[in-house]
Amino acid sequence: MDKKKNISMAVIRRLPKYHRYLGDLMKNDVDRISSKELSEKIGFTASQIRQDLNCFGDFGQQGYGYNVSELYSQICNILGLVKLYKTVIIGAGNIGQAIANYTGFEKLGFELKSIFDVNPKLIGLRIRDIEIKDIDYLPDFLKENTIDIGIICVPSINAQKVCDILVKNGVKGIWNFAPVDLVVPDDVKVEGVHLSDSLLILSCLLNDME
Amino acid sequence: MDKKKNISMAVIRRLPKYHRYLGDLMKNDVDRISSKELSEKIGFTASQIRQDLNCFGDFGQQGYGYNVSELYSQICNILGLVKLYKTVIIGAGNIGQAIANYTGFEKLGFELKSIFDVNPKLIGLRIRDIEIKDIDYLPDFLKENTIDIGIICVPSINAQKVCDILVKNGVKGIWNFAPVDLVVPDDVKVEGVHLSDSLLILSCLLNDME
DNA sequence: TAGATTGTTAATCGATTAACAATC
DNA sequence: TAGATTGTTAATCGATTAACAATC
Repeated sequence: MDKKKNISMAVIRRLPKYHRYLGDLMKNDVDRISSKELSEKIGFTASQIRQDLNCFGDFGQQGYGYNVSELYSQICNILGLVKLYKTVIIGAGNIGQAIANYTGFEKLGFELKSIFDVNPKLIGLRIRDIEIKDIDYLPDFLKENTIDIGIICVPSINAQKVCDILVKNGVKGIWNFAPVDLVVPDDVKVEGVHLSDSLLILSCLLNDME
Repeated sequence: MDKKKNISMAVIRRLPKYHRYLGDLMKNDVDRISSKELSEKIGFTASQIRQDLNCFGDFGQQGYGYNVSELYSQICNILGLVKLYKTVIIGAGNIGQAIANYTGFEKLGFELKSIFDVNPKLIGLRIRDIEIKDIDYLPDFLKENTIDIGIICVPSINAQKVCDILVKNGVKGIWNFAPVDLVVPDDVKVEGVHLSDSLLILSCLLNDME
């Protein structure tokens, strides 16, 4: 279970999908599944599934397959879903508000501690009981509270600046919605969601006729 | 310029980044750039950049490099940014509203024509002058209006159903924000944005200490 | 022309798939 | 035991990098 040798990014990017499908199986009270059956549902080859799961240690059993709930909890482990994460949102515009309002992340263990913005019209407002604070207070807030993940929802032009403040105050995870590539030290992890990039990929696919 | 032989998905996923960086260069009135210089900015190897750009035909020049504005407009071409796309949003919840309110997509040529929801409290409201309509009216609307892209922002459970209505009425592009894998015919393209998957990847990276 | 830089081929690297012995 | 299915090695495939001749 602590094999964890060299998990490639290709494998990591598939893990949430395993998590999702195994969660569904749990809901349907399925208690065992073979790589072949899972393959038919999830769309990866059976070979790839066995290969992927073996990165983490052997929790399959020859002749039997995988125990769903055991596998599920192992995937949760690998994804780090066993602990709670404290998050802050910076930027209470469209995207910031949407994320703040969405309760699904809490269920996964991501707890929103505060929201920051520069706009005086937004400061003081509340989203789901969380007050939007002045961004000037961000450094102090980070010093007083241990925050695991900063969610950057400010315009591109300010994103690196905000990121620097987060990093300087010990935040190790950045979830970046600004369409820029942030520069961070090695021990800080950035995962970017670039909505317009995604939309451009779609328009490219629509034109890529062959 | 019409080489377009076998553009792999790996290349397509890099194109929006080229688009972004070349746009910046345009703004700064840079008119030529070598693969080596671009490499330093964008973070791909010079070799990869030349390899990528060659998929589409040769618009570089030995001993000189690439003409920025020519390259930029070629990338726009490949991304399909030369035409306008008509879009509809289905689901006027957190994410649906955020996307509807965001004006950046219009600038790229994606015009929001309508928004649909089931919730009677939302129907009739306006976002940026666009009225939220009853989802029951969606099929008729799609018959009366040619829509290129459907943006699915409904809960997972309803996503495939909504997708089917879109596909049945000729929509060829689906931008899917629901955390499910949609089933569509081959001629329909789906690009998914799975926010919770992205967040899980971040939490995995934060735990993947080595 | 000489220097620079591409286009393109060849070499390497990594990820996926196939195969099968191990074993439940 | 016989059948099933994994874990794991080997083969294949694709993507990235290196190298260099072509040429501006």
